[in-house]
Amino acid sequence: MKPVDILNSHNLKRTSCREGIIDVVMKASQALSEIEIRERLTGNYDRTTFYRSFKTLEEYKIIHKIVVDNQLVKYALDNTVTHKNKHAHFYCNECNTVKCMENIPVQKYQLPDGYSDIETEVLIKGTCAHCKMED
Amino acid sequence: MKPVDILNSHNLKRTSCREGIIDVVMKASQALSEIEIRERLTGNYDRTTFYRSFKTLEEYKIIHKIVVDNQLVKYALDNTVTHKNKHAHFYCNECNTVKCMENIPVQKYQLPDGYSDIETEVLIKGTCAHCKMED
DNA sequence: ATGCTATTTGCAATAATGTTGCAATTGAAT
DNA sequence: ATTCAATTGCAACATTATTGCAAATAGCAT
Ligand SMILES: [Mn+2]
Ligand SMILES: [Mn+2]
Ligand SMILES: [Zn+2]
Ligand SMILES: [Zn+2]
Repeated sequence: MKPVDILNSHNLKRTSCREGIIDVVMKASQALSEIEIRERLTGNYDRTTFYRSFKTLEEYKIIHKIVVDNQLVKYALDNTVTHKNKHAHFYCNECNTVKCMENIPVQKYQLPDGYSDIETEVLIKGTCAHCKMED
Repeated sequence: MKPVDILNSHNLKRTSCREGIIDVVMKASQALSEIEIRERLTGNYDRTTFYRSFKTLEEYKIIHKIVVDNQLVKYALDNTVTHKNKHAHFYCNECNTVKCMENIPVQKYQLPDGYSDIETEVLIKGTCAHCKMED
């Protein structure tokens, strides 16, 4: 499924910014920050437009946001064949990358009476396979 | 254990800012933001001092930081009788509070070969018992 | 193809969170 | 009381993000 088709299927207008973001995020093997996405993008956009695009794409569950450490935010594709389930995310302290762990589903946590949960975020921090080899 | 004793036990200098932060966080039943801590504090401190104090207290595991949604950060006491274990955190979408779920330990997630984990953060988002009653 | 209109964009301003360098101040050890 | 390393306050700067408003544009109808 192409970026344009994804936008159409949600009745979202096809704009080059949205299309570009989806395209970049689709091709990426890891979650990307705003700057990393901008680097891979042809065309320059105002940051406001960028943020509004992210917000829209998030609302329609086309991408999802991973907040690592409130100065580090990354975005990844969602709602596709490979990104269906709610999964844990891995952050590598050495190479500062974030990876969607599709094969690590978020576990169920039992809340006290009266509490209801809507979603659970799991962020595992450590050293990735690539960085570990380099030691 | 009093704030001063906590500082002494880590060989940290006793400053009114550090002492005040620990005192406020100790008395709180929920995690507090920078602004909430400042409100409950006697004495005014520069933001830089505040942040440096947070950083130090975090490094010595006297408090811990909960990043909800990268524009919302809260701090809670750590390393005491009631805050020994690694626990999940609950964020209420309605009253915007964060609570340490001492009784909900973080579960173990199995990583692929080559990956090693250092810590895992679990943030459960939903509606707290208090807000649910009010509906 | 052309025009219409609601949506989207760019720009300016504003906000929250956080860091760095440096001089002045201070905690606490002697 | 003296000393000095640690801490503070101030200024400047960085990153992530939001809002209002006028200009531009996508998608639809004609
Ligand atoms: Mn993911
Ligand atoms: Mn906690
Ligand atoms: Zn790595
Ligand atoms: Zn609540």
